[in-house]
Amino acid sequence: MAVKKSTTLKDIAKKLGATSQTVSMALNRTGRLSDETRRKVIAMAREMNYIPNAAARSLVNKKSFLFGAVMPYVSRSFFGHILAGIEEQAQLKDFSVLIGNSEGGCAVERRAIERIRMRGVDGIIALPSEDLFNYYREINESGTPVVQIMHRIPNMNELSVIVDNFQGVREAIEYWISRGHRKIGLISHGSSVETVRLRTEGFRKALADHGLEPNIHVAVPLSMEAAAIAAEELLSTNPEITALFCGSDYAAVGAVRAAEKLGRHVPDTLEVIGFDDMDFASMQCHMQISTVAQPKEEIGRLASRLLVDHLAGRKVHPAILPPRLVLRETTK
Amino acid sequence: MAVKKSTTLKDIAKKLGATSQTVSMALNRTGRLSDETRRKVIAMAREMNYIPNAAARSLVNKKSFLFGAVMPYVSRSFFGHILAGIEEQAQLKDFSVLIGNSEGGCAVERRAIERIRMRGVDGIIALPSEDLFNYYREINESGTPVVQIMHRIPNMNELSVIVDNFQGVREAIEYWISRGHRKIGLISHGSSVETVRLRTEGFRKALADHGLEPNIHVAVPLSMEAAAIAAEELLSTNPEITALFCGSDYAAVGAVRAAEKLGRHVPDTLEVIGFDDMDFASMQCHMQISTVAQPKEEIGRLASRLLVDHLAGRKVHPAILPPRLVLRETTK
DNA sequence: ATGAAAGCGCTAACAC
DNA sequence: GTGTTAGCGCTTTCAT
Repeated sequence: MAVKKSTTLKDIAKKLGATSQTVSMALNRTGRLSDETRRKVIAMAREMNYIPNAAARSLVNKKSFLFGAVMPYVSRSFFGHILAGIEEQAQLKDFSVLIGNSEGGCAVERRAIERIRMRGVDGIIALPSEDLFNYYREINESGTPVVQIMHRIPNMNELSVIVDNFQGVREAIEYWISRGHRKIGLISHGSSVETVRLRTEGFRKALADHGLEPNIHVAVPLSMEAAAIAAEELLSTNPEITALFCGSDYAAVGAVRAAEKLGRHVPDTLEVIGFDDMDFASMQCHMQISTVAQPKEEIGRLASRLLVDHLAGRKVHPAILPPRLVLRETTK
Repeated sequence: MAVKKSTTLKDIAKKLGATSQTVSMALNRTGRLSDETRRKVIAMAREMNYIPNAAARSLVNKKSFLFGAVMPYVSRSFFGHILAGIEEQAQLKDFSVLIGNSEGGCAVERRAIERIRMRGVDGIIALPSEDLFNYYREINESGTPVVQIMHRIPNMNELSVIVDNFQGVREAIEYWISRGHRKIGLISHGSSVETVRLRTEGFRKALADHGLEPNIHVAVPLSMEAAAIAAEELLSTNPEITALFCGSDYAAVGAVRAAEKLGRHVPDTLEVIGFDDMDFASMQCHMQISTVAQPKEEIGRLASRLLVDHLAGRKVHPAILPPRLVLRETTK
């Protein structure tokens, strides 16, 4: 517990018979210093294990080099990938990332944001819940830019990275239609979230464009179990369905389980495509899940870069990333 | 971009015709203030949307209320769960968590740590790579406590949370032996990491205690593919094996795939148990993986609590968490 | 019960 | 080129 005081600019200056300002300039390569002084300072700094004090620095600079990342379920690999992408790019530009797990409702999310704001972060990257749209707008208004991922907060700013859900579903459906499928079902999730809604819409639209009617069954919660029940019902009532699109990979696993239970063999008599490309989609013992993959790492990377660019005064535009249809073992 | 200056103590004080010190005391419930003043201050503070400046505070307090969390593969749900546990508990005690992804070797890890140290964190929770043990010791020595998770850095401190790998494997093996299995194989991972080594040792010991000999095949990398190859070889050479223990769930999935390829039906003619309880172990279409589950969230929670307690001057002890044998569908 | 003074570690502006 | 002065927002100590 020997709390050694860490070395400060002053400590270095004293050793060198200079002032802390000189040392600061030398280390930051700012101002006009003699090369020799600079060299000596740098040498001494590393000898003394100097670590700049970010708090002091951000106090005077009004810039913290901190990002806040607010998202639910850090524990799910999906968000973990996004977080990894955020950190990767932030760190390249000398930013650090503060996490705020918003799992557990918007009260939790709000407190996470408040904690993050106390730190004087230069920007916030968030997967915002709709209840807090106005709060995020206030934050953005007050000068802390808010980057939205996955879905956009209307009328706020240009800082957003979303995936084209509509297009993702469409591609999957087109694939099936082109291969002769005519009876295509959907297991979706009941949710007011734009993301999920767009998947359902993309589904209807793609079918409608080909004069086909959708069989839809909405499973309320985002879980394998709920999806399995929904799929069992849907397939029992509509045994003519030959392809089943699922609003998430969780649902896809549930659907496959339900199908097998009903004696339908995947992919021979029923094909299944999920959404997201969760880690478990490809880590299956028997049947790797075909899915519409979201570019998770890239979402995070872009979100960070958008923020960095914006802070640097560069003009940025909302990013819409294309998902990618990944055909594995639940499709023929 | 209207960067509104955020309100400071002084701003509040001015409105109230008081000084910033009074306001500070009122808000922190420190010192002796009249109830009325306090009430007025608090009311004004919330009216003006006052958010304390953590940088300024930490500068004078020499305490940042920040933890750093250094771990590889934030993207893997395994570490995501741990991170979620860390954040959950940290946040309860008003700490925020800075992430440092150490994925990509010890140079990356070192830089992550340096960035974290600049922030003047009150403590670091790390899954340390062995190459950096000495560096971590220095940090700990210099007054920033280092909490180790998953494996311990020898001769450093009492701050560690590890899982009893040895016991976890043992339990699985005992289970099999008690059910009559006599030919039990192991697919492990080649690694100098203590964690992995202990699993192998636990395996040998458990078998030796019953006078049995292990069939071991070490797959170098931690991946499903490598494990599948190793399993195929092991099962071809030793078809008498009836149970196969795997050093990770990745390996378990690979093993099941290999077994089926060889015409062995799991769990009827071959049982498989993995390690970790990764999310995908229970998100299988056909065969949920039996596994030795690590209490991931709890690892994170305990790590945070250990750090909080230590910082509060309380005496703490290393924690060794028991894993839990979870029997699912790859065992009978 | 409240104000005044001082300083945390750093940098920006201006002297010299 | 380098030192001086000043201040970021906050808390602590000491007067009053």
